[in-house]
Amino acid sequence: METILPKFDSVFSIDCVIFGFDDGELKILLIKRNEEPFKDWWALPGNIIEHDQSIDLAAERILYELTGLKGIFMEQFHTFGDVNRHPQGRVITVAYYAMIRLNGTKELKPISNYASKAVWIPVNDLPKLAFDHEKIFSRGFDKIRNKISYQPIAFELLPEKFTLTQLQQLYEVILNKKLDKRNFRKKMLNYGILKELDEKQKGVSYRAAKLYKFDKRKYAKLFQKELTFGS
Amino acid sequence: METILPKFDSVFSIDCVIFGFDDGELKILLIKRNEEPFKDWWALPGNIIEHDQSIDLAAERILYELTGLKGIFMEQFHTFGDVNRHPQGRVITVAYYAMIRLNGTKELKPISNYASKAVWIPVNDLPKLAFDHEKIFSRGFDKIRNKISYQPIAFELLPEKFTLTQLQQLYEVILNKKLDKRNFRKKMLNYGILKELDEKQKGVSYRAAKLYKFDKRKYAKLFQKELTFGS
DNA sequence: AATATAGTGTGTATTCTTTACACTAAGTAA
DNA sequence: TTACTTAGTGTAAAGAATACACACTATATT
Repeated sequence: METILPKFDSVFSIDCVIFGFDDGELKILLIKRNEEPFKDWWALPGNIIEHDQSIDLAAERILYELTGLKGIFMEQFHTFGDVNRHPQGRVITVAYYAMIRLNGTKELKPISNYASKAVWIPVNDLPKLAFDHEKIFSRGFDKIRNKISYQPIAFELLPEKFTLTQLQQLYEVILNKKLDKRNFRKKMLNYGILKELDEKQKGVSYRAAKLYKFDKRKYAKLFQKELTFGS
Repeated sequence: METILPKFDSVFSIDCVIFGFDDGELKILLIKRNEEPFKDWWALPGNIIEHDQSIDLAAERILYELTGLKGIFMEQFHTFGDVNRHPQGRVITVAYYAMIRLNGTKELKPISNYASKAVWIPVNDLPKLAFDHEKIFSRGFDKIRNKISYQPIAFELLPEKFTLTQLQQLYEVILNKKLDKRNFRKKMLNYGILKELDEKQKGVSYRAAKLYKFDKRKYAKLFQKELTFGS
């Protein structure tokens, strides 16, 4: 009993692996599909690229439609173009990742009708995904895991003010290994891209930790220099 | 006096930045376009992706058509999708790079009719290129420059048997800086992926250098391990 | 008020990696 | 035989990464 679907040629699409960090867990945003094919399956948020939109803009638009967020750093990481990745025809998809700040329990804005809901799901507990989205996710995860080990990109995932322990926990879940507290702090502080605040954590039932902020200016300087002169 | 060209929608294409190393210079393969738009301009070799071909296969096919070479390592590095990058309509292009061995003066096989000729041109002396191909080239160059600093990929560019000095020269042109001979040798030999041969260079008017071969087995082992266990 | 609890915050020694640096050896050409 | 050109080599110093343990502080509990 197969549904008969229209066929199409040469469609470009975008799929996004959107990371968030909440409750000590790394999560990604998934949608529940409301349309065939793969109706009622979980999938990465994605959509068709409109004719008058560059792919970068299309990625931003999709993120906006699903989360209401704008101005988030997104980076393309791979393009998937197997012939049969979409049952209705040839769809080549450009995959992006983004990292966003889940300030507590972020309400997701109403989303376009091709999805019935959008939910944050821990990367360690993902359901089966539509199309080749598992492959896409896993490549995106590799990408950030790799990138974080030479560029401190993780700040995007944390609240504006964070403790060093929170930062370390984030690194630990992304890299999937324990890190040494002293060495971690030494290294992070040495980058010189953290601003120590005069504030402390609140509402904890133990000694409160100092809060830090990420210093965008210094980060930009540092990584511009690195890219310009090489090692 | 504008030529009127047909318009098209939603086309996928591939463009390749194909590196070769010859005569102490890093070169890329360019074609002279034989068709509008940009007739008689230089351009990166590229083509439309056929409907029944995955993008990776399409890239291989294009390389084959232009050089007669098969089984060359190619890697996708970025997808370019600005709205107006092609005057005839929406063309999103997936860019690949490849590195090939120019055994002396490699004759290029007859090529498809959209190009009148294909030529190796030094990267330091490139002409103006069609479309956004300068951008594509420059991103591809960044890619290998970056990659070579953590993964010894440069062997693909050298003849099967090479001297350490040749290898160093190659690194120097890619990285665009002088390297220290002793440190370079130490590092390369330490990787353990070079086989020292019992042969020496011939036909040089000075002391002949030892020849080395690249050990694919060990390379694969080394980098598999690195990728598996991380740092 | 005393105590238990849970996480914060800190230094040093060791190993490994990277950098800087200059001369002798070998082969060819005249 | 001499001059020339490139090959080939080692060591010291600085810097980066790793391994490792205990005292401090704020709160909650009794």
